Amino acid sequence: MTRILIADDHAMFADGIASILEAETSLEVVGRCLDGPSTLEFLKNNEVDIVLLDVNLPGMSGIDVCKDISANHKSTKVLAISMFNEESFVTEILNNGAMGYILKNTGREELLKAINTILGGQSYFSEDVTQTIMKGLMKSRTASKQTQKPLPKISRREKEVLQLIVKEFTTQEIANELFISLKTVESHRSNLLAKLNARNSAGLVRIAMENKLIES
Amino acid sequence: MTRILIADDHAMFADGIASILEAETSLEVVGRCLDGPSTLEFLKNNEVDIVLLDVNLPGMSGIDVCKDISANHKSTKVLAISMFNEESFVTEILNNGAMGYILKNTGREELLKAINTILGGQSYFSEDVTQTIMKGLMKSRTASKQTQKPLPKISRREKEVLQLIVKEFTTQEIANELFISLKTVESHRSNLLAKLNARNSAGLVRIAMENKLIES
DNA sequence: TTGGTTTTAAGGGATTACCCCGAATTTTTT
DNA sequence: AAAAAATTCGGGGTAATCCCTTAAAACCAA
Repeated sequence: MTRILIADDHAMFADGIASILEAETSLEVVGRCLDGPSTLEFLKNNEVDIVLLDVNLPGMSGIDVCKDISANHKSTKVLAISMFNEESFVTEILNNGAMGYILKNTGREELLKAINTILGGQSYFSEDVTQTIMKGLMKSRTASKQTQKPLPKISRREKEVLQLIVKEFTTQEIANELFISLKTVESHRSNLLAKLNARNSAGLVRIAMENKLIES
Repeated sequence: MTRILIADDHAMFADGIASILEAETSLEVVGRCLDGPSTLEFLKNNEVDIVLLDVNLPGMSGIDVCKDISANHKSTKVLAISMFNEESFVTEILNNGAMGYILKNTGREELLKAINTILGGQSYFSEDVTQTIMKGLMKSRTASKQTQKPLPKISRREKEVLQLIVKEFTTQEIANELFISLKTVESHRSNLLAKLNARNSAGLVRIAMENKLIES
C-alpha cells in the first residue's frame, strides 16, 4: 500500500486528486496539508511514500518544503504539481529533490502514471513541461554561444598551463610539472592574460570555468 | 522549395530518407554526401536550407561538421540523426549548433514533422531522446548535490570580498570599494583561504564558481 | 551579561604574480 | 621555402598576494 500526502492550499483541487487516488486500491491518501509548515510537521509524525506538492504554496514556498523533505526524509519522494509551466519553477524544484513535475490540467491516467513511475525510482515530467525545459536549454545554449564567442585561440601549451592554474598550482609548480623553466610559464601566463583580457589569475580561472576550458 | 542535404555514410539509409522526402513536393534533396569533408565542400558551392547529418560519420566526426556549418553557414540548419540514443552524443552536437536530434528508427511522419519544426525555427527532439536528456539532467543534479555539500559558513563580509576577487579586483581595489582598510581585506582573504581550503586566489575563484557563490 | 562570531585593523616578512624588454628554437601553416 | 605562430628562456623590477600574530570594537545569542 502506497501512502500519499497531498500538499495543496486549494481544497477543491486536493479533493479532486483524492477522489482519483481513492479509486485505486493500491494507493492510500494518508493526509492533506494546506501549507508548508503543516506538511513538514505531518511528515515528522507519519511515514509517507510520496508527496504531491503544490509548487506555489502560500507562505512557505513549495521549493523550500521540497528541500526540507529531500534533506530529512530521504525515502519520501516528491511529485511537484503546479498551475504554471514556467521553466524557472521547474528547474528550481527539480534542483531541490523533486522527482517529477506535472501540471494541474493533468488527467487521471497521467497522474497515476506519474505516481507509479516515481515510485519505481524513475523521474516523470508532463509532455508540456518537457518541451519547456528543452526550449530553455536551447535558448541558454544559443544565448551563451553568442555572448562568450569572442575567445581567442588558446594554444595547447597555454591550455595546459591554464588548467594547472585552475588547480591552484603556483608558477614554480607548473614549471616542475611540465618540465619547463619558470620563465616559460610566466610567458604563458602573460600571453593568457593578454589573450583572455584578464587582469590576474582570478580572471583566468573565471574565464576558464565560464568557457569550460578545464580538462578537455 | 526547401533544399535538403543528406550527410550519411550508409547508402541504404540515405536512400530511404531520400525516397521519403521526394514524395513531398515542397522538399528537394539537392545532394548526398558520404563523409564530413565532402559535406562541407558541398555547402561551399550550394545553398542548402537544412542538413540531415549523421552524428557518427567516418573520419571527420559529425560534431565537427556541425560546428563548421553553424560557424560558416548561419542560415543552414542542422538536424542530427543517429543510431544511438546516447546522452553524450545528444548534448555534444546540440552544443555545436544542431537544432534537433532524432533516431534512425524514426518513422516517416516524425521525420517530416522534425524537418518542418526546425525550418520554422523551433527545435525538435525525438521522444526517446528527450527522455534521455531529462534523465541525464536528473543524474547530474543529484550527483553534484552530494559532492559539493561540505562548504563551511562564509560570513557576509567575506562573501562580498570573495565576489570582488572573482571580479578581478585587487586587494587595494576591494578596500576602496568597501571603504575598509587594506589590511582588513587581507584578513578576509586569509580567512577565506583557510575556510575554503584553498591555496591562492585561483582556488578561491574556482570554489566560488563551483558553489555559485557569485552575486546572490 | 557573558561568551562566541564577525568585522575591523595592523606589522613584518616571505613568497608569488605581473610587467617590460629581448631572443632563440621549434612547430605549424601557407 | 617562407611566413606565422607557438614554445622556450633569460634579466630586472614593481606590485600583489600570502603567512603569522595580535587585538580592539561591534554584534548577536544564550
